[in-house]
Amino acid sequence: MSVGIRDVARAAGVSTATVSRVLGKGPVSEALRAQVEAAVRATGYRPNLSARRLRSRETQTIGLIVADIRNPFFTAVSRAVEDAAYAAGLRVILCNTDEDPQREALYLRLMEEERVTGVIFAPTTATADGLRAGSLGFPVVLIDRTGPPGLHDGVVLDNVAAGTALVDHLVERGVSRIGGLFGSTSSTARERRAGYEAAMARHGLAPEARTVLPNAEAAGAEAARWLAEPGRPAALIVSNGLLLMGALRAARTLRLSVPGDLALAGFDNEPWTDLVEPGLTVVEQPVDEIGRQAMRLLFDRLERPDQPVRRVVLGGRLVVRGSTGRAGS
Amino acid sequence: MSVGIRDVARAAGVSTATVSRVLGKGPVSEALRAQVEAAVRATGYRPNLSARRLRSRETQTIGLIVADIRNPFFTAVSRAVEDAAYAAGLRVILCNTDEDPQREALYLRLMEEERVTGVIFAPTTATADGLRAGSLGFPVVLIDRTGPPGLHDGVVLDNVAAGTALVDHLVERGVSRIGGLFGSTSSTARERRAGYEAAMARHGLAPEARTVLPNAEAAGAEAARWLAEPGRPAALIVSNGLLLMGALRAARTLRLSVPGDLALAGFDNEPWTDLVEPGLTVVEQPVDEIGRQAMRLLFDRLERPDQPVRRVVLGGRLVVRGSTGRAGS
DNA sequence: CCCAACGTTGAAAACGTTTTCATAGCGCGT
DNA sequence: ACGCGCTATGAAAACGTTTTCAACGTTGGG
Repeated sequence: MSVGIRDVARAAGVSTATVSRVLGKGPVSEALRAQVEAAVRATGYRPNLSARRLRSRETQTIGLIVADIRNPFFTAVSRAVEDAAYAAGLRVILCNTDEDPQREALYLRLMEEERVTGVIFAPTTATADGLRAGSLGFPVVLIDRTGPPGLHDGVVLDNVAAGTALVDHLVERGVSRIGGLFGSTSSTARERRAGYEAAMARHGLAPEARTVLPNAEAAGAEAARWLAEPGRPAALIVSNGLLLMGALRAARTLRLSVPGDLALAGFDNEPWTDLVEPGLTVVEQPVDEIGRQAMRLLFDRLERPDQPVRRVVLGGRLVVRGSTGRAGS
Repeated sequence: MSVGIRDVARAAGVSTATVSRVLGKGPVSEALRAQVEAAVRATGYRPNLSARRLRSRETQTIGLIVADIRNPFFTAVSRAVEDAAYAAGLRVILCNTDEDPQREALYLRLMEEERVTGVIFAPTTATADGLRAGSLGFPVVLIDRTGPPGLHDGVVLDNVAAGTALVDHLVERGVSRIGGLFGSTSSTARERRAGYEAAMARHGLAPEARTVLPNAEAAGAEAARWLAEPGRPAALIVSNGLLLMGALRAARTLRLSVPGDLALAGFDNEPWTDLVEPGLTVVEQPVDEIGRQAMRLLFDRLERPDQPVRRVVLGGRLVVRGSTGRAGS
């Protein structure tokens, strides 16, 4: 039916080996190369990537496994990863786990069957902890979250510092009853919480942290409950963009004025955070850089498999807006 | 090195054909099936999908080609498509074109080489017009945008009606100087504009439409220019969520009060549109349904390749919020 | 002038599966 | 008891490439 490399070879009057060498890289005389290229154009030949992959044992494919592409943080990182991948001639298979360890396992198995070159993965703590070093047939680069130290390359935000920075900023603004709302499934949320608690302790304040499933609805519900309690906090630090949105919704529903009744700060400098009134104070993550660095770690690992494990820690940028009060206060 | 089907066959004391039949679906006695399944577990066998695809000539893979995954509309549709695809045992290859016809061509060629089962595609008008019926080796389902009628299956919003609805709503609120800001590369923007212009004409109003490259920056710049002109419109209809964000930014920069100085309405009921003050009036697109319907059209087409071309037109939902004024005015 | 070395080419093997085809075994109707 | 049809199974071909290996012609050194 469709035209194969044999047809091209016949049309060019050469062997399939020569056609293959023209398409890939191999020693071919200029004359033959021209003939073959003409034949390729004439026949409209399209190489069959499945066959190529089978024979060459190089799939030129990476897996990208995230919690939910609709989380703007992952959206942005994905885009950066895909750009870098396609630029390097790699295909990307995207998987959404919804923070479900079972789906994580399922997709990891799928990646093995695909014989992918490598995987970029944002795991829940549940599977990150169980992830053994060489047990999968490909290198894994962790993003946003980490597993046990020393096992896998990874690129993360300096979450402890970021959590601390938000507390320091709020304290500087004169707030002291600062609550923390964190996701329950990721190492990242844990680290941000650690930073929050350390900073609170350093300031001699009592930390009060709660954890929720990492989605806007759960965060909104918990925040609404919390803020209706008598001893409600005067400020809330929220561990990611999704949860922050939920918390803001809760504040709106309860008709709490921000920052008057409640100061609000969180993570992820998403486009909408400076369109709401007041703008939200957040720690911005360098999303493009995270994606690029993840790909770089993966390439390095593929080049030198026995290189020591590396972890890239990137700094966040505190973006101060109205939701944490006026500078003069 | 890695364990193949021959190893499993040897371990189970059967032929590779039998193993293959156990893994796929074929007639195998219960006894042998159990033996093979045990051998699979014992050896930790993972089928090689490249080999499977080559031999079976079924790639179980679809392409999803959109402008930019960071556009929340495409994010949501992608997620729906991926869910449906994985549920059906299909892999998804995601591509971002940035509305660039050259990259669209590049990725379509890639899809041919991948021998994909089908493609779901949001094309620019430039390539949509050049897209011939059977010229690619796989069926194409268009989403969000359409090409020449009768060539490809597709699922779109009723864009003309939606554009009309926004005009009618604004007129009902007593606004008459209504401008339209539309993207320049998609059939969708053109249709929304057509609906806008038809409705304006019906109301005896003079339409004033401008087009921009479909990204927030370009829209913001054009809106800022426009709104600084002497005869600036009293309302703006904006053709998608990205552009709407740009327009809102421009209004904020110029310190125009919404809806007092400027009423604002657009498309895509993104989460942030009801968090800004005032909330934005938008036509909501049924994003999940669009993704699901696209997959359904694709499946149907694969089952019956000669079925007549179908176009699914979904209705939008007008979500009225403060940005278009108060009901009582 | 001969032989070694080199670079280009083609024939054929290999990649790991699925699928075809032939066969063995079995139950059943006559 | 015979043959017919049906099912389960295995041997081997096939999928479309890349890669190995051997052979070829050419060049350059001795």
